[in-house]
Amino acid sequence: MADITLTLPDGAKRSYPAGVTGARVAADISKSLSKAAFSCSVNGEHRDLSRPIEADAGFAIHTIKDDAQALELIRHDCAHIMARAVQELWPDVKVTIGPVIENGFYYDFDRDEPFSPEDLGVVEKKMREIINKREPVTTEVWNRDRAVQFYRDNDEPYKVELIEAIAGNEDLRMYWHGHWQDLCRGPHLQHTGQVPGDCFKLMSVAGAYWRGNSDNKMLQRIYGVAFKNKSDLKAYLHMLEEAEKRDHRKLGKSLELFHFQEEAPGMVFWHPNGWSVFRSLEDYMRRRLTAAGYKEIKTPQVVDRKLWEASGHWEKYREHMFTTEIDEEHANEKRTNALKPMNCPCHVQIYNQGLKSYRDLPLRLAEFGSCHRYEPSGSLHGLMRVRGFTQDDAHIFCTEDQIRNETALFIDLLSTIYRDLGFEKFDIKFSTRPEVRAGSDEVWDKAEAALEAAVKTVTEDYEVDPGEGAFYGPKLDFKLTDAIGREWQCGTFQADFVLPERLDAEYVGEDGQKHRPVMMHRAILGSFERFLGILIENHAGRFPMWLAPTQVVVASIVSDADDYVNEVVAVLNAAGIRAVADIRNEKINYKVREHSLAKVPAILAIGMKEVGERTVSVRRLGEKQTSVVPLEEAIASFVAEAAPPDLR
RNA sequence: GCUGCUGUAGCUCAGAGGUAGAGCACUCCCUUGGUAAGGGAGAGGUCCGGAGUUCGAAUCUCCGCAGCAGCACCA
Repeated sequence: MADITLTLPDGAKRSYPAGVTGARVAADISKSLSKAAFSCSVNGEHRDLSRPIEADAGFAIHTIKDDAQALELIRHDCAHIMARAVQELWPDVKVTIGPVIENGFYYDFDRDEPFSPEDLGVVEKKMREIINKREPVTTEVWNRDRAVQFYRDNDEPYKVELIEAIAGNEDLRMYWHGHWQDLCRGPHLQHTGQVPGDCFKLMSVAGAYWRGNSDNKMLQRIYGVAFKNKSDLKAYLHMLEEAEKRDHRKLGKSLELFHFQEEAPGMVFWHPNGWSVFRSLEDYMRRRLTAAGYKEIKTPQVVDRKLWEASGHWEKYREHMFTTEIDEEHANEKRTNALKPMNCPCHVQIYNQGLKSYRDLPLRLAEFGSCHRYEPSGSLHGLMRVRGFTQDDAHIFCTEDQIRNETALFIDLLSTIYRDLGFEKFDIKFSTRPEVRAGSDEVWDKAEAALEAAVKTVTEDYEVDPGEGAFYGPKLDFKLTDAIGREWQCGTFQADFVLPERLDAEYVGEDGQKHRPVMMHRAILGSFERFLGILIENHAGRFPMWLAPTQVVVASIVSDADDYVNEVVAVLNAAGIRAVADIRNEKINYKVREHSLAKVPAILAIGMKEVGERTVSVRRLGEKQTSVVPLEEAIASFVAEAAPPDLR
């Protein structure tokens, strides 16, 4: 048999007969490596150690030290071990699929009775037993017919369906964890004992559709997390707790920002505190948009279905629209109206008033548009997904030649705003023409090139999503990263060749002829509601001074200081600071605690000493020490700090 | 929308086939206290809604509604 040469990561070359396994090579290198080895890479392909290597190749052994591979293996084997545990506990359960996901894994089962939270503990225990058995993981390559027959014989209909759905006629890889069998791409560990028994945890049970399709049967999914060591697992569980503490629904209640109630699911009741934040953000956005050449408008909430028919929304999104019908008693003609789910058709109506010239373009029409969409009940989630929301919407009517410049201006504006709002990092996704689309290829060519060129003036670091554009035009999506590393898609910039056509928008060009403008749909925050949810979680409720509902509390230590407290508050208010007095009959400790929990950025404590010196004792949120400063000085510094980022 | 779970005082939650509990918050009284809870007293509930079973339902059953987790959806 011919020899092959394996090149190790350090450049060393080793010669073996063709068909040598990774395990054999590891054993050849050292006994300890053989034991520690998880898997190997052959020319960069991640593989089982048991798989024969047939030709010269770059070769590397992976152990628990190689993060990417080790985590993938641990999580994948965990999924299989969980499935085995479940089938050992409940033999009638049918297995389906169980992939690795971020931080862990899941496995979907078909079982009539759902798993209970208590079952998870039982399954975990069983999994540890399996791990402790240190049973070998073995694999064989079977042809499709044999595999299908095997699963028919073993009454595993989902596996049969999976195989039948795999295109082509390639052979399949069959795995055994001990006696338990599964169809899998692999790779896997050498034996079950290589999964660290104390580094995984089953987290939750939930329904999930077979093959992700809501027409299919609902299966029972068990989610788990798994790590290389105990401290990573602990850190992860700790992070979950942190995220829970930041939950905007919880903070919304405790900081008295907003509430929801049964009579209006998915619609926000903004309380004074929350509305103050909302307005600070809105005022800021209004100034930024005005400075960027946008004209603000306001359009109707309730609009006759005729307009939605013309725009095409009635046909496509009818079931997601709130509609109203006027009582016949009160109207000559019964009309069906819809609450607007978006602003664009109305914006075109404003554009269409009066003849437009190429000299009017680009025309940037902005609206803090209040929209309503009948979202599926199960998708509602605090402020993040609501049925009534306010978009920071705008439409730029321009010529095809202006797309590039408008894109660049938009990205610039968006970057400035994200930075102002405390988000340094964001990703850009560029989605190009889908299979089914409107508009000529020439126009698409032009628009895609313009969008991409504009992105490139800002960064080379963007992702292209081929075929993911809207049917009416290519688009850019902007995803920001929050303080605990989560990503949120907020901004969007979409070219639209269709709506101007459908709603008959036009302008007179230099040539004196009528032309169609292109319409750019764009948003930076997305919706104020959702963005405020993100801001709340990003800051864990501790808003920067300019957004904080109450910026300063002035608290008396003794009641003889009350007059001075009121005076300080009046002066702060006059200087534009949202300050309130706390002259209740309570101890200063109590007041400090309460306002700290309310996350007020600054507390000024006033005792007789401050009254005498005309000073204030400043305590910043989260800090223990205080500093006594003259009143005038304190006011000047608060005024500076409370200024919105664009006014500094 | 689908699957599962949950719904008790303003909030967080305990309880349970015999008619309702705690802590915090609230009101009043005492207390004027120097940077994260001073003391005392009091008030507060259609136990999500409806129907059923039962001598009796907040508790058990069914049907709704809403919330939570996940899936699906997101112009």
